[in-house]
Amino acid sequence: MGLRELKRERTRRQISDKAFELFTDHGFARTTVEQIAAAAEVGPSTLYRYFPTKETLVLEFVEDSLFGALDWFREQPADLDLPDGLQSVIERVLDQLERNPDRVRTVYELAGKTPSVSAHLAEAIWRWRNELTVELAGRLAGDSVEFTAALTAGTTMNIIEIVVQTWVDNPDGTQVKDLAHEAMGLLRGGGIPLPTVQA
Amino acid sequence: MGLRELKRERTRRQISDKAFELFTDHGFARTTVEQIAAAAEVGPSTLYRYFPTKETLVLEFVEDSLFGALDWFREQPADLDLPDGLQSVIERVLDQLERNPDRVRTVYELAGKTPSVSAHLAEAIWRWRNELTVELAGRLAGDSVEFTAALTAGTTMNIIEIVVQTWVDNPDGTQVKDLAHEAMGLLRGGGIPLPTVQA
DNA sequence: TAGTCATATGGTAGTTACTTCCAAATTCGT
DNA sequence: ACGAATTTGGAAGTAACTACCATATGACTA
Repeated sequence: MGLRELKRERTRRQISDKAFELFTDHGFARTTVEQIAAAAEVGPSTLYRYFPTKETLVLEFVEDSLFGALDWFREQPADLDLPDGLQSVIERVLDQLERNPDRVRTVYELAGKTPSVSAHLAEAIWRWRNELTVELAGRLAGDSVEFTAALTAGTTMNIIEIVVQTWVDNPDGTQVKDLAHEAMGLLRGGGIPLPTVQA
Repeated sequence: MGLRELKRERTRRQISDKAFELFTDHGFARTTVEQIAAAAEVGPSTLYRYFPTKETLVLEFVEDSLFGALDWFREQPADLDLPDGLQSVIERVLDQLERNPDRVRTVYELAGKTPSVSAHLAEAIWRWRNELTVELAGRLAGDSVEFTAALTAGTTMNIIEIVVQTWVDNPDGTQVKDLAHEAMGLLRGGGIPLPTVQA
């Protein structure tokens, strides 16, 4: 690896780290891009070259976790068992997110307080689900392929969101794997159980 | 109704109409808020009082359709049959959207081209699904209430999105009701069918 | 009808995210 | 060490949004 790439990765990480520092300390809105650039010791112009929007600073980590797993799924053989594959996708996303629990928590806090952050987070999730739908549609056969693909992709994303949400709300991390396991049972067991009216 | 409210509704509609006109003619990014204000014959200051962000101009109609149906659902009796209720929610959203097919199409076009629009659209959908989850959780009993509520709300929203997407892609509107009917069968029939691997 | 009160309007000034462009600096291949 | 390619930082500009205030307009009362 050349010195060029090394420096690039270093500046990128430096910017990202300083941004999270400032965001957690002073909030998203109260931190200006120029402050982040100054803290990372780069010009604002350089910062924008690495992160086109302020929200990217917050969400790149989550996006990488999601789309990394999606890329893996796309490379799997065409006759892959879909429940197995989707279970692996979920596990890969969760594993990746677990590498940085603090960042995940911070992302959720910022999203809860700042509309533009939650908007971009929702958009990333939406885009991910759509791409998974396309990939699934190419692997399905039978009637209403588009339909089944979209619903399956939606359910997969729902499971991820629920597990992560529960994980974030629960500082005690032991139940996460259990919940994920229970959720994956749904993918394998045939679908969502009928809602039961309150007794 | 006083003259005040009348004028308020009139200016609001005037602003919204002119905004859609300019957006469809010249695109979202190429239209400035000042241009919209000038076209609607109000000051920029007034425009911002009615629509806090530029994206609101595009999405208010969709948001009203979604949350109107949600408000209706919240007012239903506690022992309401949930599949029935959710079916009605879906139907109400679709009926409301069908009152303005051109706007729905325009919203989708703008969302496809402009990231900030799709971001805010995704956020509105996300917020709607979360509120439906809370409402459902209060009406459910049994194990893993939160879990079932979130998955059911997600599936409900997925169905709406799929039907609307298909409707937008299909200028011929006859299949919409069929698709909606088929989708609602899923809510009643017990869940999502297992994906079938391609033959 | 006149007076006053509450509310709606429009303009001004300012902040900040983001874009475009260019000159200087740094790294790479020869 | 020299020239080519790439990265950087700064300067100038656009436009969304905010805060604030003076003015105008509809609503209510004597």
